[in-house]
Amino acid sequence: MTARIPVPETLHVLDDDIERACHAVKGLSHPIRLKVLCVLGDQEVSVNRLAAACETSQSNISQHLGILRQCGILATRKEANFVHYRINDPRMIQLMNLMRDMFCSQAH
Amino acid sequence: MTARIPVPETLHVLDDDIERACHAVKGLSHPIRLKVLCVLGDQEVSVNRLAAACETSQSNISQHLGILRQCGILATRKEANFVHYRINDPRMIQLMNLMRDMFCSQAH
DNA sequence: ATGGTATGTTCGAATTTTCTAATGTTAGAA
DNA sequence: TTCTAACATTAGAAAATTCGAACATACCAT
Repeated sequence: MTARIPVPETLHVLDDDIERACHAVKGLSHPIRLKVLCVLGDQEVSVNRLAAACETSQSNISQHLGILRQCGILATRKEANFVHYRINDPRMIQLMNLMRDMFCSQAH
Repeated sequence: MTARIPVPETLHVLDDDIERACHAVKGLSHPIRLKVLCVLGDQEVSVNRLAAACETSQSNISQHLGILRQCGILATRKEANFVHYRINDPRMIQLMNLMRDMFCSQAH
């Protein structure tokens, strides 16, 4: 029996909010996608350069960029036949900075 | 040919750091695990209460807690035959607060 | 038009993640 | 001891993710 155990009344979090947050977090949960965000920072970078920075193929980076777009994490700008990617929300950059603080060994 | 495209020299991020960060992010990338962190906040909560809060089985919550432990995100304290879980690193609480700001519809 | 470069998409196999059900373990209570 | 509550672990099927390969599209230059 696991019944009648009171739920902690710390903070009410709606399951819809959890789902949206989780969708975004899943967007970050792959080494290549995490590296894309690190490489981007507050800059705009083309697909080719991102592929080079992540040492993967064009097709592969394009699929990962598609996921990050679909999560609303990245925005794009087209220029000639280049596509430049950037981080959409400044708070996402804050979040990456916090993660850099938590997980990066050396001061950058 | 994808060769000779310069890597953006924004910030050097070591692949080891990426891997460790990714390991932690993967820890967060499930609705139940995300909810656990929300419910915990800066408090200590037992397994039973977490299972109730997340509306899932004891076995299931235990597996998710195992993952969060293995990622170094949660710490435990044993008291009698209860196990109390808490968030290990205050920066992880910061990170959750930032995510609350980003993804939660209402002010909490 | 033709060709080449930059990017996106689709497909299927391999891998990883997740869940349920069953079983272990530990500690207190009777 | 025996029972029970709290928690952990294992196993296997189902679902989701990932990657390379092939193909499609868009745009510029010649």
